[in-house]
Amino acid sequence: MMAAPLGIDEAAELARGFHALGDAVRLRVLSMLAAASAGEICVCDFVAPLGRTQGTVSHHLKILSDAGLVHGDRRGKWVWYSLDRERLAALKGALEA
Amino acid sequence: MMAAPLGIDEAAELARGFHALGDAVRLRVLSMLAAASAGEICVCDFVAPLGRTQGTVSHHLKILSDAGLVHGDRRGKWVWYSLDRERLAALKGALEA
DNA sequence: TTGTAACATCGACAAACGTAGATACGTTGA
DNA sequence: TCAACGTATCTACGTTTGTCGATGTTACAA
Repeated sequence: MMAAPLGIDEAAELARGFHALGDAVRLRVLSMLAAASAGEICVCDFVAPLGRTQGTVSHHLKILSDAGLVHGDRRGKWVWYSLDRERLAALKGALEA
Repeated sequence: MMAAPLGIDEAAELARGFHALGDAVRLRVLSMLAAASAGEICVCDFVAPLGRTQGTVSHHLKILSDAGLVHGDRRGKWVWYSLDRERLAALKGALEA
């Protein structure tokens, strides 16, 4: 981002991404996914570590999903979430000074 | 961040930084500073480009300052703000996948 | 079909946010 | 001393947010 002044729309788009990162619960979700050996985690396995109700966890996963940072894959009764590393790298690239 | 699951306090600290980035006006402030040839910009020169009142601009600058992303330097009647590139790099580093 | 488990969505509420306008503070110059 | 300017702070208000509890929804099994 930091090469030339951001336009209004450009800034709004980036802000959506960073806004999704601006919550401790969601950052922990992302870090859990990044560290997961299988590369994906079932919703039910987020609830206890995060100390939030299932509804709240689902809420945060939706925000991350809407921001393009994670993707959910339904397999049977379970939904497995994984990290979108490209989207994360894009936000990281926006912080180039 | 993305090597091991974040602890609660660690996540909260990072979230404060990203939260400051999660607003279009503040991202435009940072990009203006990053692109400024002098490396700093007077508060009065933010108001018109951002299309916000002086009070609102001051409010956003305080949020960025509290997050450690910018620093203000009073010289006479004017306050010049500059980017804290180290803090920005730290947040960028937290996005390492 | 019925029941159960996993997940998403809804309703409600207090807290935080972005904004404008008014006011207070600090500096400069007359 | 006083007036004007640049900036910060305060007040107020509508909107958004994070959270829980309850209710839907979907998939599987008996």
